[in-house]
Amino acid sequence: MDREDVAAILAEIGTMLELQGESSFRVNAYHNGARAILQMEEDLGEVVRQGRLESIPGIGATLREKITTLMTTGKLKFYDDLKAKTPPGLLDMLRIPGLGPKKVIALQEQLGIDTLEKLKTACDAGQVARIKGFGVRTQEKILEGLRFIQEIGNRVRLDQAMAVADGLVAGLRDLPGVEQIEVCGSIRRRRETVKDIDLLVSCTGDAAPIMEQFVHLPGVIQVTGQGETKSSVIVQKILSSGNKVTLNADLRVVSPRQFPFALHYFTGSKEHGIAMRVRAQRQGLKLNEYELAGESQSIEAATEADLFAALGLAWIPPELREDTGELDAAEKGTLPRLLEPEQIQGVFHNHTVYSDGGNTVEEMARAAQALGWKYLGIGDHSQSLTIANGLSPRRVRAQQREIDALNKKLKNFRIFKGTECDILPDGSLDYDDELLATFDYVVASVHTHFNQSRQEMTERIIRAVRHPLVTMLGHSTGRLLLQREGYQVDLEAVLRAAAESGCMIEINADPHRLDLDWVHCKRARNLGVLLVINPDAHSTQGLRNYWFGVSVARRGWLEPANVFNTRGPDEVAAWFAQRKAAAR
DNA sequence: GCCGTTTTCGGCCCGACTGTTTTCAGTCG
Repeated sequence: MDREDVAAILAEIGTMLELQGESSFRVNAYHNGARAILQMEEDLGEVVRQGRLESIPGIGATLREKITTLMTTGKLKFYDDLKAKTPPGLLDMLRIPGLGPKKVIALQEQLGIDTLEKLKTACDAGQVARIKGFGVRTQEKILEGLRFIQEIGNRVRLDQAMAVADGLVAGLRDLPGVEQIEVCGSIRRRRETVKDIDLLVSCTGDAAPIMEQFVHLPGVIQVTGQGETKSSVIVQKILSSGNKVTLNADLRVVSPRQFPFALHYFTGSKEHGIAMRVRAQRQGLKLNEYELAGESQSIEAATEADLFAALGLAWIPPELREDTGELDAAEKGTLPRLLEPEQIQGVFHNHTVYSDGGNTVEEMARAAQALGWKYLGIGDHSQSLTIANGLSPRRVRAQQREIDALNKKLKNFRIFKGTECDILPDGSLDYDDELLATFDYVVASVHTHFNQSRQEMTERIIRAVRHPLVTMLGHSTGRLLLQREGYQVDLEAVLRAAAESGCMIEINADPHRLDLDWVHCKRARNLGVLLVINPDAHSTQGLRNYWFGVSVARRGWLEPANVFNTRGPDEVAAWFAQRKAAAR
């Protein structure tokens, strides 16, 4: 049982207690506990062994007992009992917009509804409208909600949501009266996946024309609300990739004076917002989306930074606003100096036409130069991955000769010779050491035998991470965002092994992958593991995905020194040379 | 269930919107 499992169980307990009609404070305590476990920076097993659980804010005596039981026995009777008496369909019903615990309980008690199917049948038959507190309109909304969670209610990848949001912003920016416009919410915080788009506009005059324009923007397929200061729509867009994306989008309009407060409020996260309001309250102030005010006076703020300053805090970058210690750091002046996109000087895990990429080495190099980078690493697939046209030793030598020639030709730019070498099922590598030593660096990745047990996979990857000629571990979990793919691996153990052996860990910047999420970035940083952002590009366009890796790194509190790609070409070359020398 | 610079008991963030109601509970972010 690992942190994710424990957190999931605590959260589920909270939700099930909610469905028992428990006090919201007790319910919240479980959800807070789950969050605390998920976001703690230490190894959960270690903390449990040392009996330090209760030192974690949000974990008290009761949760300490339950977590300890889960970690040591893998079971929890309290949870099993609760699960046994909660029909799983009730949890599904909570996902319907507009249905909360109270209404779900009423539906179950009065109509015996405990599945989505029964709910639909009852709505169609008009039974739901007759329950006290419900009505025809509620029944319609439930039917709408049922369709919504089937078709739309899923989270969308950040890059896709940003493409939709950009389109909406473009349609509003130049309207008369619009002073400032900003995309808030989880997009501004650069969460990996997004549930809806929050747009904020400040305007001087009448907001009605802006609202009118918003609900008629191209791509809007349904208007779910239109008021004076807030409107909601469902928007659909076909992306250049051919994927269809459907999302909720909210627009809120405030006055310029309210804008900094609204910007902070609508950026969230919810937990960060609560922490900020609690802080304001302790200082005798009240914080909401319109103002920060005391008994008699309202505090002026021209920017978000002014708002933070009024509460004795340094400005907190949106990526850090998760209530995981950022307020404390902002008060003490110890916020990290976050990695900036311009600090990236090159990336290492990229494919060319030699294996399964779409561009030549030279095209990739010139595209990297155009991005302002000083170097590019080529890491094509190794020989056993025939499906991706992996390189035989003979073709490796041919590619290396081509790179040598290009390096003579290109000015102020360097191509590093690498490989994405397969980690074979037993943890050995796909080329012999003699050939591996001819590369500047080696990215080691798993591409086969995903069905190994968690323990087998962990041992397999750790063996590769310990290999002295392996420079960095490629996509460490194979995880694909929003899909249940990926192999089972004890990532904590892998990070510890990497810390010992000095192997770097890749932050895969392909937005549909997320191997190393922000929590694991923090863990890696604390263990002293050097991280490297790699777009895993298969074309010149793919190189541009590095921004996503930067976002993950920023959310993981990484500073330039934690990220290998911030080093210059000479430093990178020296690092590689030193590692290879040590391997001999 | 957690927590303490008013508290070891009695609090626990804040406001808007919706639909169902004649004053508010439930839900959401």
